[in-house]
Amino acid sequence: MSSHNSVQRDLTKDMIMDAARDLFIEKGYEHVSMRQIAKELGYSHGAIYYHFTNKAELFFALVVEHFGMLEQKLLQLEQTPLESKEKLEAILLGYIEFGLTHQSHYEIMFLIKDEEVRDFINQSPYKTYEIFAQTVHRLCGGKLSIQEIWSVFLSLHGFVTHYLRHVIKFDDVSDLAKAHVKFLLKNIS
Amino acid sequence: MSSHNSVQRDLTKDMIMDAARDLFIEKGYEHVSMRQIAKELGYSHGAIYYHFTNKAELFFALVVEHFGMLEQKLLQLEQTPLESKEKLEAILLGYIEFGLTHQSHYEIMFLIKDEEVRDFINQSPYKTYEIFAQTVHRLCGGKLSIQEIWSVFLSLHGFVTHYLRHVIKFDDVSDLAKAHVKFLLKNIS
DNA sequence: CAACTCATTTGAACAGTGGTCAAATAATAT
DNA sequence: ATATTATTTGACCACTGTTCAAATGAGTTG
Repeated sequence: MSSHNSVQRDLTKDMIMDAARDLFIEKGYEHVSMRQIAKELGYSHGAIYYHFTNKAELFFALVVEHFGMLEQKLLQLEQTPLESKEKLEAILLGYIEFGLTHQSHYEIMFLIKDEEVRDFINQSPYKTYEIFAQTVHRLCGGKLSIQEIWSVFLSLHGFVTHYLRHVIKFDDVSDLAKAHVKFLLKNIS
Repeated sequence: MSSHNSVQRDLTKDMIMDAARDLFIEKGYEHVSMRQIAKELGYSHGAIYYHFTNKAELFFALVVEHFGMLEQKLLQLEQTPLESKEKLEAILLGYIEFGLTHQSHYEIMFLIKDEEVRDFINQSPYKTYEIFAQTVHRLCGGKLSIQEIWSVFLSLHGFVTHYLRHVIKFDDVSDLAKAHVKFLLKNIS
């Protein structure tokens, strides 16, 4: 090759993921083609297949990345210096914010039905839910049963899922989100 | 044409919808092609485009159909001879049951992100939600605000959406669904 | 320097997609 | 019998994910 800068001419997984991430976030899984990603990088589409066996596998690499981000966000929220009750609220709100800030990823993490992709993902959401549940359980000091935490989770999930469809930003619904969280926590505190 | 039975040789919207419905339910929107539908009917794919301008429009016709089913179910539940509180529970549970009994339809009604399709759909879910909200509002006698009803709806939606992914039948999670509904109604009554 | 190795990249090829449209067909009206 | 009209066909377009023989080029060895 001669048309590329000599500094770093070899394609890497990271380079591909960087290009793909933006496109997937902007357009969603189905509407990004391997050729588009390759073009963005200045390589031919075939080159990507040397580094990732699949479009699905490439996508999955990004999903794993974002599950990590979500887990980090949850743990970080727990460390915040707040009253237990406010902290709990912050965590629930934080979950919604994450979902609506990383819409495509959330969609992929929790909503993708596509068989190819789902094969890769399967277990990841559970791990993240575990962290969510444990954190919540810790913060409400036994005021919520496992059952109830699960209901809270599903209810947050419903909020995110719904507004995901409408390509709305978190800021546009932050008040609604706060009200939703307050509704869910009405029983406790 | 000569290869078709003489009884009814002309392609109709209904015939196309009948063929498409099964395929969409079985495989999902993205994995059904116009050529597959046409093949099922014994026509060329071009013929479908005479009756529907789009794959999306064809799909939308089915969506409208299914929203009608859901509305009917909600109204029917309200007519059931039960105490107001039990009736409310029955409606919330009924919503979940509908979602998990007509999984593909629910997915189409509320989860499809595809832009073309969404353009058609946009307003339909709102109409159905209106019916849902009004019914709930009527039954709880002002004990729930509009805001809270919306939260309840989103929370039910979250339940359905989650278990949809796992291709689970309503019976398998009816206990969980009941607990979820009870959790949501804990604030009132 | 030349020869060989081998990771990497290319781009043609394949089977499929949604959509378009001139042309063929068949039924109906005049 | 002719003209009109509704319907259907299938070639065509630009696109998709994926495969793979061939080209490339950098690094190692003799």
